[in-house]
Amino acid sequence: MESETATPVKGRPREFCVDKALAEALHVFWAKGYDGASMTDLTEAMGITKPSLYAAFGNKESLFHKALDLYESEKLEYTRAALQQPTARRVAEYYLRGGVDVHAAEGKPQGCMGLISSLACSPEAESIKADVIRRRSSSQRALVERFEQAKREGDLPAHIDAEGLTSLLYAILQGITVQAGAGATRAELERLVDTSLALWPSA
Amino acid sequence: MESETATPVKGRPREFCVDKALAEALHVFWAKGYDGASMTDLTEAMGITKPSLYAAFGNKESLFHKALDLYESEKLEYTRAALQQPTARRVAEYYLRGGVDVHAAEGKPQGCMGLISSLACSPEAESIKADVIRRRSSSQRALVERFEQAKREGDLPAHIDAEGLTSLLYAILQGITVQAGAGATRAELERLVDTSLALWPSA
DNA sequence: CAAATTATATACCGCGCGTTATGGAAAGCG
DNA sequence: CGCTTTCCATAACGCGCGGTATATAATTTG
Repeated sequence: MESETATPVKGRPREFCVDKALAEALHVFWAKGYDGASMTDLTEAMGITKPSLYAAFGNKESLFHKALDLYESEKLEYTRAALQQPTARRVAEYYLRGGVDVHAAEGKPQGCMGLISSLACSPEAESIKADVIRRRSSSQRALVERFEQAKREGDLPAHIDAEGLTSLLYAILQGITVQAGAGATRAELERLVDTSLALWPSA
Repeated sequence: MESETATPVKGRPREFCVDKALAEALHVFWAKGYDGASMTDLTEAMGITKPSLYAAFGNKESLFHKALDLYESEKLEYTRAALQQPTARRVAEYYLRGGVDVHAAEGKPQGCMGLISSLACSPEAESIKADVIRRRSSSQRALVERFEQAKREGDLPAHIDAEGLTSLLYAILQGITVQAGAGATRAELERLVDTSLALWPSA
């Protein structure tokens, strides 16, 4: 993307790496949610002062959207790979195990950044909630189509409701992130996944 | 509990009904979560002033715990009835349909009060989170025992992991409340429940 | 070297938060 | 009636919030 690593611009060069700072901001938002992350939390974690943050990222809200972009491209990349699994069961397994990997990883915040930031949101954070919901529903639509394809290909029984199954899979994923945030161990979440897959419809 | 409805005490009598005020406070906490509900939100909805609130309920945190008591006794009463259903499938169905009834009811806040208040909680609300988690795990334990009883009674296959199944049922419930809070319609949630029950293991 | 430009550092702004001090109003008790 | 007790109403407290004005440091351009 960036064609030149040097600084061909005039003026004093900035003393921090924007990408590194954004990664730190993501970590804070992920751990505390949009409302829970204060500007002081963010600037301290990013190692910069408030004016630098505002100059580089606009304001708190636009910083969050950029952090959410990074979160989706890095942490939720596995959902794209999931859709290309050969069978519906494999798709579901990829989704669930990937969800556990991302949201119950050691050394990382426990739970889902989007869920945390969108559930209990203050009035001024309604646009945050709307953004998260919009992203979620767009990825849900892709999963519905994948399951309808599976029905045509015969690896999902014809009597199964693809939309209902998608909502169910997302519900399980959301439950996984909720329970991860509540302190569930990885082993407990894996039992949850195993049980889910044991009930998965076979063709 | 209260043996006398009259006011046998000295001093100026209070001019509001404590139970009514608590019910209003519950509504606010349910809609906005613990952190999102400000004292001004609460006092305005309860129709009392801040000193009255502090005299009657202590502080914001103890008010929340009392509201959560009311929430559990009124809104989550169905979980007790659910455990007495004759089969594991009926228990699950009672849980899920009851969850939809409570958390996607018209004219009521959408979503689960405990989940909203415990997920993205500020540092000072850690005790709130701990309380919600404690209540949740105690009711989860009862469900595990109910499913183990079902295995002994033969209406649940022996190869099913009762703890995993309990975690799964709670995950679906949590997903239902998350999606209700995100604006899912009642019809969508009922499809989710129908699909869940279609996959439920039969003996 | 000066001029122009951009980033940094410090201090500050107005605001809403949870909480409380203060003074007066309404009751029972002598 | 005073006296005590309890509650209500107003106003204020200290604090941290998101956001910014001002001044200074570090560069490129002439």
